[in-house]
Amino acid sequence: MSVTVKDLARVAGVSTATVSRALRGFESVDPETRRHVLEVAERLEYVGSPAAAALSTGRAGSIGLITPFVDRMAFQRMLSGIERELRAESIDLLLYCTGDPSDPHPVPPHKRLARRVDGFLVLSVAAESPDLEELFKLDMPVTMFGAKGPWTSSVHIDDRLGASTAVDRLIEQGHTRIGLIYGREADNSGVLEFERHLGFRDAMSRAGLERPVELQVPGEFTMSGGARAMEALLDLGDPPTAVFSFSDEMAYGAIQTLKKRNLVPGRDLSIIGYDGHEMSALLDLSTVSVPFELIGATAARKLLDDIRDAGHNKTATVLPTELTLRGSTGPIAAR
Amino acid sequence: MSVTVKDLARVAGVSTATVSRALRGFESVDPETRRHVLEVAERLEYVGSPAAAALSTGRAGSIGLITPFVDRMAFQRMLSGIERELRAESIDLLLYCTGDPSDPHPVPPHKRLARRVDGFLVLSVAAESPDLEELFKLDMPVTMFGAKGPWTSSVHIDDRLGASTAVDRLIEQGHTRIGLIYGREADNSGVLEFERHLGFRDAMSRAGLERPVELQVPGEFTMSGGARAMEALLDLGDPPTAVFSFSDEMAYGAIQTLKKRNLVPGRDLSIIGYDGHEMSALLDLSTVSVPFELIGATAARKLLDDIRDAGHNKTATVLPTELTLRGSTGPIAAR
DNA sequence: CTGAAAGCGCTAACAA
DNA sequence: TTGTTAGCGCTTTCAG
Repeated sequence: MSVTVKDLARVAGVSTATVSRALRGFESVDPETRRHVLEVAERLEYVGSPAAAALSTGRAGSIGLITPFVDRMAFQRMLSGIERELRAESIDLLLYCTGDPSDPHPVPPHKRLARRVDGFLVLSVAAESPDLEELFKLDMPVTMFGAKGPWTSSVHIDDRLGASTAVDRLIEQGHTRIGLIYGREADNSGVLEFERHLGFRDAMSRAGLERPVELQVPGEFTMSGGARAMEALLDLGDPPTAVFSFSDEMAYGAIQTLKKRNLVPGRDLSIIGYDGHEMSALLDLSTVSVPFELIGATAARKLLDDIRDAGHNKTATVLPTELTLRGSTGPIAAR
Repeated sequence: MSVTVKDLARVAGVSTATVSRALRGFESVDPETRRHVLEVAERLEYVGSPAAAALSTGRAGSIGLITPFVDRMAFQRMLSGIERELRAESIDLLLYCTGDPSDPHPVPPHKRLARRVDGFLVLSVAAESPDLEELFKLDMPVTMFGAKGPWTSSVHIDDRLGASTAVDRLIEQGHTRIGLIYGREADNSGVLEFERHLGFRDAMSRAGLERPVELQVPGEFTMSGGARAMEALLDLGDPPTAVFSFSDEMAYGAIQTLKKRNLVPGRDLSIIGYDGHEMSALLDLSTVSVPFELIGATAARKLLDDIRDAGHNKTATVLPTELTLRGSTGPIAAR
């Protein structure tokens, strides 16, 4: 039905091999021949079949993006970086969302995407996840964000340091009763979250402060979850004077709760988030800024390089975080 | 290198045809044979090649998502809905971001995706865009959001009504000097924006109000653009008392500017946004709520249906918007 | 219900 | 520089 290389070959009066070569701009084609083939292709409105090319070359011309969520701001920012990097090359992006890591997805990503892409970008999935083990078995290029390890290339940030630096700051300001809004109970999207827990513990231990369990509540990484978490915290007999949230989005929810109760962030209760989203400036929220766009771009670049030269030299890039202090954190004395 | 149907056939002692049929669960296969084939496939860790299947059947098993931006909250919400709908079926999602509609992209979407997907989801691209014309020529299933027309199925909202309703409200509250923060000058991502312009005009005309050009400024659909727009508006000799913004994100930026100048939204200047993002509740921003998740899910569903039964029955679904009033809008008397 | 065989559209040796 | 030819891995008539 549609125009194929065979048609072009016939019309242009050359072989299909030459057509193929001309189309892909090989040096070994007479400029005149190439021009002619291209002209015919244009005229017949030829559109190649990636499936056929993929079958023939073994390369799919696309990469798979595996992520547990698409509705978080951090994802959006990483995607933005990835997309920018990919647009230059002619590589397509296939999105595979695993959904909540706890509930099993119909078809595991490795089965679904395996022969369909040339490599994988894995965001925020724990390296120990069974799905990933299968993925590694495929022995294809993979770049991960959020987990590190010798198996693959990775781009990550020092979450432990980022978290402890933030909490240090709270402690410096005189807070001793510090609450924590983390993501989920027994989450296997883990590493990232685990490191932040460690950072929190580091800072608290160094200062000789206690970490009572009732001061640590889950916020599901959503705004509404953060709002509920803050409610739980405030309903405590002896609420915290400061709160560290594992994400800005949860912190936004927490601020919402504060406002609802006529409490002022930074005065009545200090709060500090994590991610450094644009909105945080507006809300005057202190936060640990994470360069997500850069992370996305870097990871994509690395994956493309790994795909190109199969010289599987796994690298681990660490990108910096930065503590951005704003009005939502203040000395406890101000109370 | 990897396990193919041929291998399965050999090991299972049947023909490749039977393997193929068994794998896809055809009725016409002896249950016993099927079980056996499946068992062998499992044991050999068989993973099929979508490229080969696609080449053979002509169906790609994926759809293409074409959008000019990935870094807007509205996109994120639509993607969320799309993804949810797609996950049930075994359809992959290919992301094609055209980038700024004004600067030309390397390879037009129709060439890039044509034979690679079974249908297209087009978000917020003007139907008149040359890229889309090419896309329509392909004569493949397409569902659009943001533009309507007899050519394809579409899902959209009544932007004209949404905008006029919002402005009506401002007028009711006594505002007569109403500013507008729109997207871009001469944008061809158009329809959506154009309709909102019409709605603004409708409301203003009905009330017999003027629309001085200096009160209409572009905000690029970004937060920082919105902040700049509001600055321009406030620097006017006679600034507006109310502002209608074509998006919540721009409104956030506008609020930021207001805060910077110690002005209180709703008291010193009324402002109303468009989109109904979650964050708007926190900022107490009045807004026109748009059900983006639902739009995404509906569009995806429709496309899948169109792909399934080629009974190309184009439909146009209109989803409702809702005016959500909050503290950022107040009577002019309050000044 | 199963098998044999002919492609789907393109690429990659190998020759010429 | 160009052509010939043999697949890539799967599906699908058409027989049996």
